[in-house]
Amino acid sequence: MDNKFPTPCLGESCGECGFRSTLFDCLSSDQLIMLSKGKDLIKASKGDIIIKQGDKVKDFIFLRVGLAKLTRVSSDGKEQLVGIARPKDFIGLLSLFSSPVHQYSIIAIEDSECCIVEFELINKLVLESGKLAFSLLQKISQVSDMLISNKLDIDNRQLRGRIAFILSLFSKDVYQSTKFNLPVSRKEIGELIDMRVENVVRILSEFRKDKIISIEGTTIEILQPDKLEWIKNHG
Amino acid sequence: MDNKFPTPCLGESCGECGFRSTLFDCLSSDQLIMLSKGKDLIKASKGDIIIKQGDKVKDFIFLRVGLAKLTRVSSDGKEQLVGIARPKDFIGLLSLFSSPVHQYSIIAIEDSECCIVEFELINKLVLESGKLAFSLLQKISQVSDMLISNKLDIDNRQLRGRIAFILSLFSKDVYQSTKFNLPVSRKEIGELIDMRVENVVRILSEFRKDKIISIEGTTIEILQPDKLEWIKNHG
DNA sequence: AACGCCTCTTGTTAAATATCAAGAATGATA
DNA sequence: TATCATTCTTGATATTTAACAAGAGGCGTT
Repeated sequence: MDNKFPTPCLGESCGECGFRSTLFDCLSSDQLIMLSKGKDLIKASKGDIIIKQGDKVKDFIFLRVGLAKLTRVSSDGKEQLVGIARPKDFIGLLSLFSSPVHQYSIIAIEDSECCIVEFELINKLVLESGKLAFSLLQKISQVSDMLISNKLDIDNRQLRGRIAFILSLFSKDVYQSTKFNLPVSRKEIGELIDMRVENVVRILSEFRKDKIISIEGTTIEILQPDKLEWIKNHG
Repeated sequence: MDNKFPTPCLGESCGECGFRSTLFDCLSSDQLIMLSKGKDLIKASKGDIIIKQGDKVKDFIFLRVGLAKLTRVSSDGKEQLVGIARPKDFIGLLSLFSSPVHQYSIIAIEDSECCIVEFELINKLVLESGKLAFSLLQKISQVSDMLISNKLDIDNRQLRGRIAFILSLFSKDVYQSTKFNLPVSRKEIGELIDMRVENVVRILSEFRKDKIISIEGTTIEILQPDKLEWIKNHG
């Protein structure tokens, strides 16, 4: 389940694509046709590796549907979860311009669909259109700002606060619901917020005992969002 | 010493500026003249605030000479040191496109010189020149990649490893010398690598006792770079 | 010089977190 | 179904780090 690769599927025209990023709104119809021809649509099942750290950067990848995790192997060989990518996120955006190879792996944690555009084509469009370049600058800045800011925020919380942070992230940012299926394992949560599995488990049970959340299998429901929010900010 | 503002000083033409970033190499001579007219050169003394978190983003700032620190006030009010900016770094680059206000403060930690260009002008040049946009995309990506990667690296080290990391950073990346003046206080080191002042002090003394470094006032000399490197990677 | 305000330093103690161990639950596979 | 591997869970213990306290040294101000 961990090294299957996504399978390509039929594409459609970008011109009338409802999922298309506002990023491309500035393109002319000619340019949109180029985009349509140059892109591929792929489906990735839960667990599929979409991009592998170390792969040559040759594509521009846009998550249409689903959920994916950004991971990397740190200098000392440990696996780290860097962030979660949501629909409409440009994943792999960070390495796109800074490095010839991807700095992170991107792995689907829910069944997902991605649009893939050759980097050369994007590159060409950027050189043609200052507006597109400008939008891209904004997107990239936002993504990295978010990653850095999350990291910094997590750093000055202790364990309870971090767990609250991550629960709040899934509830508010990802699923917009107080009840959701945790798409990641305890181990992965640990990697994401820098703590051991055992402590992830322990604190989740603690929250359950305190009736802040309920846990049924992989389903989590947040019973006391206010309390969770308080812990996130002060715990 | 903490809230003086930098004083402007005489500019010169960007066309023949030896400090000019390769970023602008692609500009036409007309565009370079625009740049010359639109830019300001400022000098910032040690301690001067160059940019304040929350200020409106209206300038593009390039560090010609000196050294500066990026800091921010976290959501819970604590001061955090996010990174160190070196000459040729574009500081404030991260907030430039992602937010109307600066997300970080930038404070000179050595006497510095910066070039300041109005954002509007850069904006205009980006829209005109795809090449400039492309270079900017690369720069931004590199800066954020570096910040994120440093953060992640620091996270899976313990205290000795973090101190080794920061000493190595100053020695190799900033000063290219085994002997240098620490430009930041123990407290600031603590903020940068997430530890208490007391532990910064303690571990520095420990390294001194183990003859890995020597400390004389603010001057630090790395006596056993290999050992320090080992601690950085395994400690 | 005398004062207050920092940063720096060391020792001691408390709290947070990781490690280790061992069993339960789960899920994939033959 | 039986088996193996993995994740999950809990308890006990060790280690790491933070917090507290108290003094030393430096620097600017009056």
